[in-house]
Amino acid sequence: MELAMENIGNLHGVSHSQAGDLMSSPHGRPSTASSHRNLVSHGRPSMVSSMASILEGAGEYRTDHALSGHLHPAMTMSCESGMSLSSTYTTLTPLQHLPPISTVSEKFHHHPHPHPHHHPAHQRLTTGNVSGSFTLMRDDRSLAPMGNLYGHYPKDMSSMGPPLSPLSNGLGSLHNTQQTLSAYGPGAHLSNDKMLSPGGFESHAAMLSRSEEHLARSLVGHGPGMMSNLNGMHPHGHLHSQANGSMLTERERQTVGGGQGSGSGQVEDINTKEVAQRITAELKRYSIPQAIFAQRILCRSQGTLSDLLRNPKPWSKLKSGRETFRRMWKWLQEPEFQRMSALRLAGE
DNA sequence: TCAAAGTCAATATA
DNA sequence: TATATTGACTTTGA
Repeated sequence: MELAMENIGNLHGVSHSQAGDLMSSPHGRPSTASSHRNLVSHGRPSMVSSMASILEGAGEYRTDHALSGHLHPAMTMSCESGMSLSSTYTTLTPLQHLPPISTVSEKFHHHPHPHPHHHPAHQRLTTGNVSGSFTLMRDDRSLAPMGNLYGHYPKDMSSMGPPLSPLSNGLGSLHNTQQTLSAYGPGAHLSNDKMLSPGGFESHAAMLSRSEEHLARSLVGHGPGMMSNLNGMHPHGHLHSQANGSMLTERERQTVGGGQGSGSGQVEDINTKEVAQRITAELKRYSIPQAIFAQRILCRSQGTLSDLLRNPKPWSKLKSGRETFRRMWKWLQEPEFQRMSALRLAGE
C-alpha cells in the first residue's frame, strides 16, 4: 500500500495529488503555516537573491502571469495545497499526516482551502517536466531585483561550493554532485543572477536542473540493486553517465533518480542521512532558518525539522515520516530558483 | 490495548 | 535569534 501510494505521489512530483493531505493538519491542529498560503505562483528568477524576499515574504509578485500557473510543483507547493484534484489518488493516499509534497499543482486548481487568494490561473501542471516549467517562468522572475537578505550569500559562495562536498561522505555521487553543485552553486549563481536575462536564464536553468539531477541520483538508490544503500553511501560510479542529460525531462529524471523498482518514477529509497546533510547545508548556505523551511516546505515545525536533520532515521525505518524526507528530497531536486519560489510561495 | 512513529509546542541552549 | 531538546499528543498497526 504505502509503496503504491508513494509511487503515485511521486509519480510526478509534479502534479500529483495529495489525498492524504486533505486534512490540512495532522492532529487536527490548525496548520499555522499552511493556513494562509496563497497559491499564487510567482517565482523570482533570481534565485538566491530572491531568497531574501521570499523568506521575508515581501516581494511583489504577479499572479496574473499566465506562466505562473505552470510553475513547478515545488514552487507552488505548500502544506495545505494538498487537497483537491488529487481526487484521483485520494483514496490511495496512506499518509495522512503530511500534506503531500507534490501538491503543487493541486493548489492551483483549487482547494477547499478557505483562503481567498486562489490563484486565478487554475491551469494544472500537467507535465512534470521541471525544466520545461521553469523555462517558462523564467522571464518574470528572472528580472527580480537582487540584493536581499542574503547579502552574505556572496561571501558564502566562495566557500560554499566546496563545502557541499562534505555531504558526500562516501557517496560516490558526491563527486558529481559537488561538481554540479558548484556549478550552480552560490558562486555561479551570483554571477548568473546578476546577469540573468531571459536568454541567459535558460542556460542557467538547464545547468541547475542538471545539477539537481546529479544530486538526486546521489541521494537515491540507483536502481533496485542500489536501494539497499539507504544510509550508506552510494558507490561511485556512473553518475556522470547522464551528463548529456542536462535537459532531461522530468520523467527521465524520475527514472534515473527515483524510479527505482516501482517503475512509477517514484523515489523508493532515499538516503535520509544524505538528504539531511544536504538540507542542512543548503539552509546554511542561503541562511534559511529551519523554522521557515520546516513550515513552508515541509509543513512541519522547527523542532521536528531540527530533529530530522540531526537524527535522520534510515529510510527503511520510516513510515509516514517518509513523506517529510520526500519533501526535502524533492526540494533539493528543484532548481534553485524554484526552491526559492517554493519558500516564498509557501510563506505567502 | 499497547508500542512505535511522527509531530508539535514549549523551553533550553548557543 | 536560530537551533536543539523534550514532553505530550495523535495516529497507526500488531
